[in-house]
Amino acid sequence: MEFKEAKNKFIQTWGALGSQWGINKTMAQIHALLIVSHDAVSMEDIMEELQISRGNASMNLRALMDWGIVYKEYKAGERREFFTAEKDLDELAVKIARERSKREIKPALKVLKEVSSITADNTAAEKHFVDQTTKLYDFVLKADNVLDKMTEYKDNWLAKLVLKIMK
Amino acid sequence: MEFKEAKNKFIQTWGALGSQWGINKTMAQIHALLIVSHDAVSMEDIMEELQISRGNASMNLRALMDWGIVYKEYKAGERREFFTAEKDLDELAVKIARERSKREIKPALKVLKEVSSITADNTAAEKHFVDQTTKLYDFVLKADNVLDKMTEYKDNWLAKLVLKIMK
DNA sequence: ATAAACTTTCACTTTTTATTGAAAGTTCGA
DNA sequence: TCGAACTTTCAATAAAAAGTGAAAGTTTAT
Repeated sequence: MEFKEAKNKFIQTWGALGSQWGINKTMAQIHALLIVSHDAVSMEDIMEELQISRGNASMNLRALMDWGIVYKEYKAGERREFFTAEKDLDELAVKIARERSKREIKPALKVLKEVSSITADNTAAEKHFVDQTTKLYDFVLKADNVLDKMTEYKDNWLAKLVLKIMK
Repeated sequence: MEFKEAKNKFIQTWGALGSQWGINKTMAQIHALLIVSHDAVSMEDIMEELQISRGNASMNLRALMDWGIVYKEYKAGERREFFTAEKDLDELAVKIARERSKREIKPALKVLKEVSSITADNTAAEKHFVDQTTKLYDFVLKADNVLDKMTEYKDNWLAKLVLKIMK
């Protein structure tokens, strides 16, 4: 396999993986392209390489920047904007975890707290509901806290975690 | 808020959360319904409660059973099949992790290994590609191993992890 | 202040994914 | 072995999500 083929395969695979985790394919592909690109890439080049429209490129680059994992870069003497991805994988994981926590987990926790706080009459069904949602709340809260801690470790949290968890 | 309202809110929220993580809404909703149901639920009841068709219910129940997080149950003297969800949250997390690893992470690892194995000529671009994909391979492999370890802990892995990671 | 060079927005179109429902399949009791 | 009671399948349809492209907006150099 030569370079171009490998690069393309990587981009396609990353795009498909993204879809399966609720990230739109193009967004994941742009990210993949930037991750493996040595130099910052212009919007033109992204459009060309991924065969997508200007609007699509623009919107997904904006989204990636909102996630804090892609940056704009300006080159001296160039009018155009260039883009680079966060290439440190620990940092990348931390940022993704932080965003997913903020956007999805925190709101879900809020709802879990609400619904687990109803006062159950003494039917088995209602008791069970309160019991399960309370357990779920505790569980998700704990998991979310682990993500938070990750942020503190920052560099090499995964390596440290591996050491700890493997005993 | 009373029971029915809370239950519905929980189901809707769980469905929305599922979507964001690449799980189809109905599948997540059925799962939510079963998780908070004290007794096993018939397909009729699921269709009724979630306002979905028989085919949809059947297919998503099958998918949930394939994930190993929903079980069929037979009641004496009843022709119909009833369904229950895995209610132990540690067990649930372990099964979901195991399936996602098998279905998504392992195949991605395979591709990462392939593409990182090309022999780079000595342009900066090719060197960078090999370097980044190799790092990504190592990173994903480590993360996947952590998921594997989770399976061993089984009960209370999260609580144990919290203790360890919090120092 | 202008215009060229570039980016963003958004109504519309396309693609993808999910859902329906009726026909086919299965299982069980008599 | 039959048929009632139930489940599964899958082609057709609907809904949701993503993508396009041209007009509007922005920035910068002069």
